[in-house]
Amino acid sequence: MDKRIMRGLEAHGLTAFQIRVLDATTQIPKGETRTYKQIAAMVGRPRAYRAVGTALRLNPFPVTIPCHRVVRSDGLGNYSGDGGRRRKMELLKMEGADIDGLR
DNA sequence: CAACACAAAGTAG
DNA sequence: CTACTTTGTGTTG
Repeated sequence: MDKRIMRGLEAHGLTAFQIRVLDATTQIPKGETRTYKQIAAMVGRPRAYRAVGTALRLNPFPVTIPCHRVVRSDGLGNYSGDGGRRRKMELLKMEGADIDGLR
């Protein structure tokens, strides 16, 4: 994991859960997408996918952390960064992610 | 205490 | 089958 990011997270006074979620998000390989549920399971709270969304919303580094790679199970989730969902879709498309059935 | 960047199951059409 | 509603869950403000 990237230590610089870790330091930044701590500086923002994030909770342990948040740290785990954001860290997991950082480890998502380029061109891959992950569902909120997957992230939740990854951090040890398989039923906290909702909380994962809340955590990502407070994401201090919209660029550093590829939060746009976290999508909803049904389709494309929401995005707090600039450009909103549209921007998110563009980013994923640009990375070559599989946005086949995404809407 | 109320809200949320979700999910799955249930109801209605 | 598709669309809308309800219920569960964990964290944040």
